[in-house]
Amino acid sequence: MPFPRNIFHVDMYDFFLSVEEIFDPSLKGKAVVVGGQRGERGVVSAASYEARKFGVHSAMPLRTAEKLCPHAIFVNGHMDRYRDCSEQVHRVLCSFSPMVEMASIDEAYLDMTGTERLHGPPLRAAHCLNQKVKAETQLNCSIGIGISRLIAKVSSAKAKPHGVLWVIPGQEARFLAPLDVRDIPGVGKVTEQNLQGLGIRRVGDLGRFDDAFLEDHFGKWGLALAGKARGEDAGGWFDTEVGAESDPKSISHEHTYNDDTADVTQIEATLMRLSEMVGRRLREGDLHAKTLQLKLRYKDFTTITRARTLDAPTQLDTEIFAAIRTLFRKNWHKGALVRLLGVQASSFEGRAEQGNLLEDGPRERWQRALSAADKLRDKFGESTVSLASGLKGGFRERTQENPAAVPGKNKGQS
DNA sequence: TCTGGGGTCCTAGGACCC
DNA sequence: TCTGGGGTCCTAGGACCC
Repeated sequence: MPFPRNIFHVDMYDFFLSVEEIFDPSLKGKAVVVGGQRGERGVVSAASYEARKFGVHSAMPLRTAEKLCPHAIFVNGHMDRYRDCSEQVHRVLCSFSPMVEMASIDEAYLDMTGTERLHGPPLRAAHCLNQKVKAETQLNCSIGIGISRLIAKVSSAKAKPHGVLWVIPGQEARFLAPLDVRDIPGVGKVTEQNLQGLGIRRVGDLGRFDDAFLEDHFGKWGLALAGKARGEDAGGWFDTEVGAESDPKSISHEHTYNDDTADVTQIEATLMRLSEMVGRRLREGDLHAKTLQLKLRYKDFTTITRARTLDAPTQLDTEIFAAIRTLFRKNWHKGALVRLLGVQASSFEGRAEQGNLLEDGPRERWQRALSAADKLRDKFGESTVSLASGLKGGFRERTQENPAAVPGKNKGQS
């Protein structure tokens, strides 16, 4: 049997809320809801203990939170602050292992295999890590330790708010058996219901069925699930080496109006703005997308997506917008109130083979102009430069209705 | 309760090709 | 001529995560 891996999962406790409290200590001990202002369309990203006592929880609509806890303080999210703090945490983690992977803004995996000489046995290393994170960032984290990402992740959740839990190698199935199937990452509401239909409520119940049966009922997922019940990183992303780079698969931006609209001018201005945002990210990542997708959500929440694959991949705002606008005009139920619009780019390829790379054609000139505009925006703020058709209503929406839509990008600007 | 934004992965059907 | 079988690409939708 190969030497077992020693994986840590570090889970920042109440990350968004804690960061807000660092910036405004007067929030401590009060009912706080992070995610937006009263009456806005949106959901709660984090709620303080005092707010949770009233039933407020993350992912809940802001308007519901307001009803449950009218006296709560509502705070906008500050992604720039969270990114800075996340980077601080990352630096601490990197001082413990060369194999570190931020799985999201507030959680990370470390492969600590073979670091015993340097950091001591797992529990000691984890406590030390815990204290160092606290000392350098003022933030609490819980740490789960096990032979797989799965075990590390599940055990860190059980160690909240700032504890450490080590599942000793060999004890995986015993640790998991009494847990709710919902504790397995990837098992959501729907899968939980389906499993319950088979009488499966706890992870241990999965052991009563053989792999083939689970595969029949749940496809590829069922097979992975069978492995997970044993604590294995069965297939998919979980199976990858900690810290391995993976290329992005898609880039998207979307916008929900505070007030539904059927105004074509406003809608197309928003699509222009979203196309620009996507184009800019493509250029930053040096990516060229072949497939462009429009997302359209109506007042009644019915949602459609319509995609189009181009002959040649692109990173140009104008080409993105042209494709998106065509999709919109073809598919929009004319006059129907629109709630949300989205633009997504995917199927990334190396730059389009143009055969005439040296030639300075209109595409190349566009590309240079856009890169110059990107740099101006970096320097002077988001609203400095825009293609003309983006001006008519896309920015009005952002600046008047939703001033926090682009956090921290306009500071120091007249 | 009235439901954000940015992602990943999977499924399933149809087109098209050999 | 009631018609197989596989592979790949594309599209649409949905579950799930933070």
